Amino acid sequence: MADDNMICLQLTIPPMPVLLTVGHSVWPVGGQHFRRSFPVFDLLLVKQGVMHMTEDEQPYSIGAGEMLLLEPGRSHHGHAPCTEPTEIYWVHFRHDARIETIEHRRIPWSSMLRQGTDYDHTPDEQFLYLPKFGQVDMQALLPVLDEMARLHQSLCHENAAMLHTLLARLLALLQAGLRSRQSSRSFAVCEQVKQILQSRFAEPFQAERLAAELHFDVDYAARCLRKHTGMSPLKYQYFIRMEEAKRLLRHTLLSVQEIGSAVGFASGNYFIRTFRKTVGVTPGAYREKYRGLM
DNA sequence: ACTTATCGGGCAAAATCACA
DNA sequence: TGTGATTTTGCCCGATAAGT
Repeated sequence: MADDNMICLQLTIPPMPVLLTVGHSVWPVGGQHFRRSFPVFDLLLVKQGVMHMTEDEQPYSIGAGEMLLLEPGRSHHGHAPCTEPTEIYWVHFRHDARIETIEHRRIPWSSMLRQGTDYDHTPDEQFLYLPKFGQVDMQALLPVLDEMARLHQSLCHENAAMLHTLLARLLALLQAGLRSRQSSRSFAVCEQVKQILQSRFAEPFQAERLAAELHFDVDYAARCLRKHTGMSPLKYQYFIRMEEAKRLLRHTLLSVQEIGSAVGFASGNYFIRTFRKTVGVTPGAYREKYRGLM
């Protein structure tokens, strides 16, 4: 797939990008964008027709169902008029943290992000990936775009925050489009492994049994899982166990020992040790922290 | 602390893809 | 259709983490 070399932008988050303006219009035949350079992102999405736009000498023709993300600090202009009525959406936003370009295939989807804990006061560095130019799932995007355009028309205190939320949603959808684009063989295997581990997370982990059900070699299956989640099978199973343990601690009155055995630990001590190692606090302390909060 | 099983890297064969 | 590049898949093994 030529998509592998597709250029993407990596935005460091937080902070999240901030919406400036959003619009929707239909360009008549002969319409052509003027030349300008401004310091913010300009996201163009074409619903119908074709738009011709050049950014820093690089010409693009954005057809129906395609998008182009104009970057801050570059200049752009329409290099040819529309030959048919062209319906577009544009979204201007700014981003006040680091921005880098990266090839699609170099995006490290697999690197595991650290989950925040009770002890964190600042968020870890995370990233948002956006396509520079290409096909998008317009069906998924349209409801968000229309809602944004509508709210922008009737901006009031009530929906100011919602607009920013919708921008985040829009960008997340664009990223999701990138994600699903990646060659899916290993992704499918990964999903299978996840599903099997999920289905019996409380039983002892057995690589052989996993392999037997998977009709794939364990090493290969493990590698697929790691490629997409960053975790080994055992780690992933423990991740599920700990999520379930956390849930039980928050929402039930079961004792720590009972929860330990419910999520598959024969020894309560071992459960506590493992919980502490992965979550950062002991199960009792975790429960204490959440008591009355939910 | 001690025994095992898992992890993860390296290697290569097989399969698939890209492109002329 | 051939050919070379890339991806998928299986196998092996030393280091290391799991579990008691």
